[in-house]
Amino acid sequence: MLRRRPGTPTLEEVAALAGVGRGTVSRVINNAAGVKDTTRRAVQRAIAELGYVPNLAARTLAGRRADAVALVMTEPDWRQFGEPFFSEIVRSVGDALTETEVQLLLTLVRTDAERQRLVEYARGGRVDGVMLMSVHAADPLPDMLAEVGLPTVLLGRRSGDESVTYVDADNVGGARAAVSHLLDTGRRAVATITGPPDMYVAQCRLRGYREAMERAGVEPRGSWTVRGDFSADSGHHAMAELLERAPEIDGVFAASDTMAAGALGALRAAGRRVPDDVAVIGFDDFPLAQHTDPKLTTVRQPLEEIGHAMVRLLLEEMEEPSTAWRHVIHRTELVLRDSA
Amino acid sequence: MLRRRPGTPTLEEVAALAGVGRGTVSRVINNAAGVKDTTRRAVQRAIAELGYVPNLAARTLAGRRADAVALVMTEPDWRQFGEPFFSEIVRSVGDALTETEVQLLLTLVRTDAERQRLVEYARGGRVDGVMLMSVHAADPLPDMLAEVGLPTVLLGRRSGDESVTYVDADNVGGARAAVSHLLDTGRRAVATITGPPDMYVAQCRLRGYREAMERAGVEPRGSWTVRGDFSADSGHHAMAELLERAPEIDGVFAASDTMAAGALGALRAAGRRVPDDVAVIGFDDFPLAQHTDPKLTTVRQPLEEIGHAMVRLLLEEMEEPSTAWRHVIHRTELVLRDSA
DNA sequence: ATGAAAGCGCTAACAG
DNA sequence: CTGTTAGCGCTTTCAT
Repeated sequence: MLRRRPGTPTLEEVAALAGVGRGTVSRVINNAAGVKDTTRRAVQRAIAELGYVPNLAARTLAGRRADAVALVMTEPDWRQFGEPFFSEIVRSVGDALTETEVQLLLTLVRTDAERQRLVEYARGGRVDGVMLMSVHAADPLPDMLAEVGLPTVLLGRRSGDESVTYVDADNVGGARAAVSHLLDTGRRAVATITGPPDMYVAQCRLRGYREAMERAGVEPRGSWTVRGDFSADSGHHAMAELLERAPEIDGVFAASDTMAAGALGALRAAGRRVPDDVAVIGFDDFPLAQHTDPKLTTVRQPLEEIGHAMVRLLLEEMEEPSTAWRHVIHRTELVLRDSA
Repeated sequence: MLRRRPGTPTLEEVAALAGVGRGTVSRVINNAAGVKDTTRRAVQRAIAELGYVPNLAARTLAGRRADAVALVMTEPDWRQFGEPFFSEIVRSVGDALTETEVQLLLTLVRTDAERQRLVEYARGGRVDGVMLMSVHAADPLPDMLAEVGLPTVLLGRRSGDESVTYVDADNVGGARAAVSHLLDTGRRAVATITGPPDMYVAQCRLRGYREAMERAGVEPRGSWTVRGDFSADSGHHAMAELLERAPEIDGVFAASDTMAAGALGALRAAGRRVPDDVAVIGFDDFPLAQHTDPKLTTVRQPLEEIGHAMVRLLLEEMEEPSTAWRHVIHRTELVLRDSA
């Protein structure tokens, strides 16, 4: 509740102690130019002496900036949270923001009530923008945020004509390339483990699989397509199912690295030799590098790049970024055209 | 930046539209008693019509409450983030808060700069309290927070005489019980895979192991103690090392479930029969239930309880919880005495 | 029951 | 360069 603990000094007290006006103190703590060096020093001494820390709520109210961003995980079943994909993304966004004054806030959205709470939190001005990961096709959250004018960036699209700014990989092309690789190295009966059908990314990777098969003139059997949910466990189960229902397969394309790892485990547990009996390739395995139009908002894997791309896009959506945001490091951006 | 988007209505505009004073609107949105029903209705209509959402910064500034809490992960090497332990804790805290208006904010603290940023964020009044998980012995963060009067709760202690409020399990007793169980079922050469030596929880579990061995009159060899870091990978490696350095072992106590799982994998990969050749038990496997003094701040596993316990303790540390906090569900509290 | 008024602590525009 | 002056939008007495 922060019941003004006696001993939480205000800017005014600092000003008094330093013998200057409030404006000057404000300039000093914001590193604004145009303060005599001796004055600045005096103020800094007063700040140190009092142990002054700015009240962020007041600053936000007066300055219309939160110097914070939310990274939202909207995973209803929550299983994916522990998956490497998420930790990589979180780490990557954290890296992009680590040297700045911008505080990264991870939030969970599992229910409608939590969705509502987040919207109010964001609309309430406590963050300068929102990044969302793992968005399912029907999720209204991105629109709720974007409609009220909040800078919003998605990791992955909800559909082919996503209205909200997003960062995405070349899912169709990547999947096609991965499957083609399998076919080119002599595999014929290539199966696929898909992601959740309500996620556009899963649809795209499935399409890439089908296109590659078609181009190679191979008619995939229905039993060669098994559904997963991007988790390692689901990859394991899917592989077990494939082994049972389609023992003829000699290659597998998993729509995510994580599922590929799970599939490998199942294969080994079943005593199959990998890759001699069955070759496995996961989406993220495959290099998608291809520099093109830098204005496009799709990026290449690896995941490390994604955080930077999201932060950069967020920054571009902001009308008047604070100085904290200006410190965001603009690392090399590896951007490529999406073939979808 | 929230450059006051034209169309972000304020409480004042709501009041004008409803034909009432600002105070009344404030009372309505805060569900305060003492507002005539017709008035309340009129205000609610105005709110809906304008799509009004309170400015949280202003509310925080005026009301000295943030209605938000931070759950901090201070893991320098970040490997543990993906571990099930963390997702369980996060889920558990999220559950404790899901039906409330309190927003849960997960934050990462990996470097000193990030530590500093978090302290300023918290001191700045943006959260009502802070929960920390995975705190290493030398981490000054809890003190930095507690010293400025912020409600702070730790998950696990930094030492035997932790000064900050904490929630913890009976680590010594649990480890002792687990190891005794192994010894009671005929195992003699029981090894242990420890956690990071700079974490008190790891020291306690190691002590429990030693005490159980001593009580059983078994002198553990030096090679029977291998160091892990609580991750599944480290459990795997540790087990592999044990197999090589101490092939005589017939039981293993891992200081965490996660490491136990890793150890099992290594055992199977080595073709050892489990549990016939080697039995494995992880800390969290073992039931520690034991109701005693409800004033103590230590709780029993399972993890689901931990979030509730942390939130409850945080609430107790707050001088004047807001109504949002009052909605926190007080679930049954399973509390037990710590034997350490 | 409800309106009016006084801040909460800070930023920013405006005078000097 | 620096002090002063307005607010930012809300909660909270204090009257009425």
